[in-house]
Amino acid sequence: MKKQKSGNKPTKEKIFDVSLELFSQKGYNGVSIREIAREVGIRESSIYNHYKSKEAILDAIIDYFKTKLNQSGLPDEDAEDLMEQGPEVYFEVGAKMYIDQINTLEMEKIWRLVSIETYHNEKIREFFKKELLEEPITVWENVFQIMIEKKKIKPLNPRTLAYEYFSFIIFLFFEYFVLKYDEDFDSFMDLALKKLGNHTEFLLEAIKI
Amino acid sequence: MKKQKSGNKPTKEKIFDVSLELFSQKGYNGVSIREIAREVGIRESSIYNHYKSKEAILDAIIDYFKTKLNQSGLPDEDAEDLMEQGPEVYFEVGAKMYIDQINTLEMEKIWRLVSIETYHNEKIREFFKKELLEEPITVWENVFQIMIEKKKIKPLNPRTLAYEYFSFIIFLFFEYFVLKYDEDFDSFMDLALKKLGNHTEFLLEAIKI
DNA sequence: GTCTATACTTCGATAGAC
DNA sequence: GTCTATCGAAGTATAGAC
Repeated sequence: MKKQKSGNKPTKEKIFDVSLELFSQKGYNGVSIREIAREVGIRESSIYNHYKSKEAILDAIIDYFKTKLNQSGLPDEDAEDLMEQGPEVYFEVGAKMYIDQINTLEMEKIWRLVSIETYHNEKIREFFKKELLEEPITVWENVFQIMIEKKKIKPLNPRTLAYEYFSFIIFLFFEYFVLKYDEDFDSFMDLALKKLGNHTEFLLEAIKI
Repeated sequence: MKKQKSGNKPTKEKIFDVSLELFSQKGYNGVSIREIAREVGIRESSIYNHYKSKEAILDAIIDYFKTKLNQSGLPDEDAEDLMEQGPEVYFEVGAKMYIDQINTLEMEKIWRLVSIETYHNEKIREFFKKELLEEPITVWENVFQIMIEKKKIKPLNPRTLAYEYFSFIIFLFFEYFVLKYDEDFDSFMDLALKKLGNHTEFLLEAIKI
């Protein structure tokens, strides 16, 4: 569990870390192999002993991100229990889950990379579409569907409700990672949490029975 | 009023048009001076007789966009009249205004350019923040404030309502211009209008007295 | 206002010595 | 596994003839 110092890490891992850091700051095209090598402390030719190409580094980062995401989430039985306790409880826990996923230094970098390179890189774009938009929308649609069946909320269109809830999350993403990337992360999170709280409160008031 | 053919336009205008087209497809960094020149039908050195640099072309595009935006909008008296007729009417007209602004071939290119280059270019980012986010949020906040004073809607927090309404618009922007840029514009607009309709309907139901 | 020609820089990637 | 050296391609931009 000890925090490894940068000096102890294998070179391949250093390349990964440095690339993630630089890509998330300047975008993929904004970073050169030479810059990565300089930051790692080796020559650019040595990079190719660890990764076949610059794109292979990006692929490794995306794969890592995918794996991380698939490990997260709430077990179905727990979700069922939470819904039984009513929408307020579920949303409180749901919000906390998202925030815990986002609110780490490592994840912040990778969220930003995805946000800023979504258009320029097809792999990242497909990943965003499927894993960060369509999949969550479907999940939330199911959640609202179940809540309706349990008569916990009004019988509105569950897909509309999913968009009502989740599009705001995407908006907050976009607002921070693309528009306000130069602001302080903690103070943004405070404001974002407040906005998310207002949003959830408004939604709950609108759908409660 | 006649539609000028490309061949009749001054070279400077051709450079502008071609650059806008290419930038909106590939992003600023994804397009070279050589490519612009090739598409216009001149040598790259000739570009510099019309624009000082590649960046100057982008600046001209942004300026044009700003001017266009400042020309749009609804006069205050008309807005006041509409609000008097209730939120349903106002939103129907408001939605139509947005769509008329977006739904042109020329505007589509420039919306997309702004969408995809917001992170990579500071001028575009500042423009997006101020003109496409903060300014509209403030406008909508005022609209909701007035509606509350007129007792047309529930006395909720007007800024929260502004975010509830407008963040969805930004989301639709992001969804189309960044995530689904390779899809057909018209069929997307159909779907987007349906989503916007659902959203507006949900919001109106939640705030009506 | 357009052309040819070219300067200068930076890029990703490779060969081969150690 | 790292180094030096170098390649070829592509980028922005300029000089000067026409």
